[in-house]
Amino acid sequence: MKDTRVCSSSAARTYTFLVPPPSNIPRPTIKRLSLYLRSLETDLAVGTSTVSSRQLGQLIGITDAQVRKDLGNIRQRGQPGIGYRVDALRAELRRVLKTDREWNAVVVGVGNIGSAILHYPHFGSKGFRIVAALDASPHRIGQSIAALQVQAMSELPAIVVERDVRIGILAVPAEVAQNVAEEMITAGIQGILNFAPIRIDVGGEAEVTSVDLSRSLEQLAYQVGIAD
Amino acid sequence: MKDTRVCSSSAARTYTFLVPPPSNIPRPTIKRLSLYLRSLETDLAVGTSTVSSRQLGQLIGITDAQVRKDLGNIRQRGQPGIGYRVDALRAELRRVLKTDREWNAVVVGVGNIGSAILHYPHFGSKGFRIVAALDASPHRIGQSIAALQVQAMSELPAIVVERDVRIGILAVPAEVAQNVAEEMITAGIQGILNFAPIRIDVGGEAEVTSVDLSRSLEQLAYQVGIAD
DNA sequence: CGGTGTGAAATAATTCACAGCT
DNA sequence: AGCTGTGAATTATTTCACACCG
Repeated sequence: MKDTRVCSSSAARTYTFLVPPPSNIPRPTIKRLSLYLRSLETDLAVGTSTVSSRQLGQLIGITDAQVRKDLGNIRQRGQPGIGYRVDALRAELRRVLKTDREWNAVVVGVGNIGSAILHYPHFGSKGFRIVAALDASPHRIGQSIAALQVQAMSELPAIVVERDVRIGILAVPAEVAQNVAEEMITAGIQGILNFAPIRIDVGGEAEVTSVDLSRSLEQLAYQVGIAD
Repeated sequence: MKDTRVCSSSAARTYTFLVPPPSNIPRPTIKRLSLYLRSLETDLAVGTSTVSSRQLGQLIGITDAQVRKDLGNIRQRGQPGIGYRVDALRAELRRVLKTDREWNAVVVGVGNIGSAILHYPHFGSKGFRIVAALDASPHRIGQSIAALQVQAMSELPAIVVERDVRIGILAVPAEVAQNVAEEMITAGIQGILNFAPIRIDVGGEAEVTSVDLSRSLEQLAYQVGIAD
């Protein structure tokens, strides 16, 4: 799966390492980082200037040791007896998660889910901005949804370039999701948030994360079911 | 975390074990089970009567060894040289995931996300049926959405009992999500699918799984970001 | 062959526990 | 006292590798 690259210096030594140079941070940690950040943004909005690993752990439901390991992973050092500086922590979390910049996104497919997302108020504040909505159905093109006018798929490449769009939100029916995803990648999109209940295969040309409602419901049914 | 129970027989022997009697199946396996099931339902809809661990692995993007371990965990045995029987596997997956029965659900909160879910076509076929939609805003009560008439929150306890509702889909603003979740639990709901971007604390009285759009986007931004 | 089942090894993640700082 | 940082121990999960089966 992982590619290996050999890098030899001019001296008689050879270093071998994996590429990309180890991101180091464990996946589960990354997932929790979002949770820490949100807690710092909401629960501790103002007032406190410092938090302990114990407090932070309680807010997201894990142990203090875990919190310290996680924050150590992004080299945040706390002060013994005091805790972590809230503002520094917040800034560093945003930096690591790359939400310290603006991400322009497009929504492709303006059916139920697509339009719900266009109306979803939480994105703007978090560094994400939806700059266009597109659809393949002629009868939807031209419609106005949440201050955006629905555009034809053929516009995608131009929009991506002009607005520096990196992220595409894929909200089309499962049957066409793979094809549309490929169109998006061709247009230059680098990350896809997929809402279609199907696996999207992009052959490493883009990042894909999926939000899968049926699957979430199934997991829930399983949990409820085993509780008798 | 886990409670231990002691069970002594009438003879001079004592057996000690953990409760619940070990569910055994690792969490990651459970998550993949949904994926196997979907592949069996779509990609292999008809035609093939048997499937190998390798094929299944390719469909969901993991190794064949992993597939065999997973299926072994739910004691499905394959036939050497042949593979697994598709129909038996499908049935067993549904049994384990508890989607071999009908689950009645309610949607609480019919804003953007709530109504998108009410229109989402994929639930019905998977063993989930939305039997009611409720909201707290008087101006939404009585409205018709996707063949359902929006009801007042005060109706919840009666609906839960009458329609044997186990699952609630929570699609209200974050500010009120915790309170509404508690109302749902009081009404008898056992599992909550939470769409509010906030942690719901139910003190073990119900299962909660969350679908968190901002968090998914953040994870995606992180992935895209580290790819330079 | 083309497959499975499965111990054993490797890797990953979590929890423990405690020295040391303020 | 109240916390952090962190090795060590523990637990969980994945991968390997190979005997064995039809």
